[in-house]
Amino acid sequence: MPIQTYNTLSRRKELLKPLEKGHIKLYVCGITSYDFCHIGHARSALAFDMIVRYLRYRGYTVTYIRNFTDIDDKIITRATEQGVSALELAGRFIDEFYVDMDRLGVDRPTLEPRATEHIQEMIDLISELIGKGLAYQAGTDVYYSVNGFPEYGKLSGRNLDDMQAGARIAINENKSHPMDFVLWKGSKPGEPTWDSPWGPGRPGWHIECSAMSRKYLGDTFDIHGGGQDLIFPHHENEVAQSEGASGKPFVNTWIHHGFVTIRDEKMSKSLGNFLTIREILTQYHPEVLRFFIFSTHYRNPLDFSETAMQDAMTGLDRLYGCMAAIDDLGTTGLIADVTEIVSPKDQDKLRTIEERFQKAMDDDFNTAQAQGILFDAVRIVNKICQQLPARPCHADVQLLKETGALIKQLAGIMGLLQEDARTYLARKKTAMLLELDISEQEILKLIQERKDARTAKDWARGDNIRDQLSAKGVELKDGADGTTWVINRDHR
RNA sequence: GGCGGCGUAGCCAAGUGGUAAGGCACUGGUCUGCAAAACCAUGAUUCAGCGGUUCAAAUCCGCUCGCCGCCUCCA
Repeated sequence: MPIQTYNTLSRRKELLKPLEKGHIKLYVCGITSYDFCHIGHARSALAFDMIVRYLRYRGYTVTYIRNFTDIDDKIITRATEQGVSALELAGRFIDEFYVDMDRLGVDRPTLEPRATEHIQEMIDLISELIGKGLAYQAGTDVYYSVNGFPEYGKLSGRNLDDMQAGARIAINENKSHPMDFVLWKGSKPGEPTWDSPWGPGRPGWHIECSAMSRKYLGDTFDIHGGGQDLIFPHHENEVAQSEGASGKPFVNTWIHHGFVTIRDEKMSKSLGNFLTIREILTQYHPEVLRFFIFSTHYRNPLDFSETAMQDAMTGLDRLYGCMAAIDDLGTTGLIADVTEIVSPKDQDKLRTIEERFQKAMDDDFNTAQAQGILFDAVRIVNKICQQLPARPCHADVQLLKETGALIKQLAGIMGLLQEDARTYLARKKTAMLLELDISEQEILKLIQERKDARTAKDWARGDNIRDQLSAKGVELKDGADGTTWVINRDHR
């Protein structure tokens, strides 16, 4: 079964055909590091983390490059405000980025080049463009000449005439065409600066990705990704730069993910309606955020809300609960005969989990559908666990253990179920206990008192204790092995 | 104004020609002294609206309405 991906360039799904057999070369635009990352950045990192994991699971070698923009107007402005150098500020927030990524369990890309470490490559590329008549110097700046690249607009589906009609950009006297964009900026006093054939200055934003992707992946590579807001102008300009210089196709497949919204409005720095990754992680387990993000297709908008996060948490708890139930199954004292209780239909469902999961993921990484398949399996596993007799037969337990391992492996592509189930549930309990005004000792003491009361068949006293605990958010569960307790999250 | 996307049960969300996955919530049942968890059952004759194509459409085409994004830095 081939993998299909939606290509922004062609506006449809296409079969993924690597240029080099079995090897995918992927470049993703990373962050401009001048502040803490918000959930939108998390979605980007997680979406491509999932894509890379899936491609590797499907047997591809993936070379994954994700850059850092560590020189830019916003960085300079913020650094000036804080009285530090631009490089210092950028370095600091790259470190903070790694803190967030590590907590989210995002795998490191193959290489993470920084713009400031590739100034020479950019200068070379700009010189090449000037040599081909696609760029010109104006004052201390160098601009790309969009009129020299007839295909300008092909990625974003625009044309120069339409854009000029609706242009919101101020006319720049230096430019020979309003849509020309800067490749090299002459630096103002006090700004970071590098020497160049055009005088001291710094690179424009778009040129870094053309230069770095070319250096590490070549003139043409398989996939280039980023947020939908990068399609224009950033990626459009990259196409113009790279294809203008090399004369070859730049990228085969463009993958763009949708935004995270709040109350259906784009979450962004400029709107000020963003939540940082670390703010979310003080409240939720990293996998809850992953579960939430993968509950919809990567190209759709995703509306953040407390309700949605609560739902995601409940869903993740259900997955972990199922894993814990499987882990709890003993492997000794089993009956050897083959009186399986699992119906042929359920057996078939369980046997086709991986096949169905792959089919969903092969279709443009449909994680929402893939999650549905995992839950399908969870329901069947829970059903079997419940029907299992005290001394289950070997074949049934074997099937459950294998299914558990498979669910765990597949969920792992989305970075879910990576923790030991019992650890997850126990840690969750501890964390939530801190929010309650009752200690574990007190709970255990009350449970013992209730047990004594129930032994004496003093149901009123027993119920009273349960209600008392319930009022504090602690729900009791009477099981065969005694009473356990969980924290009712609706309590807070 | 140009370009693009979306509108599926109370909420979230798959499904892009063959008769509506899954999650959350709700309700009834099994279990339990009562509960919780889990399981079972139940919910859209219907996919924003109106037309059209087809043996067959949520799925294709046209129009209308509503929402969102990009066109300026932005994941």
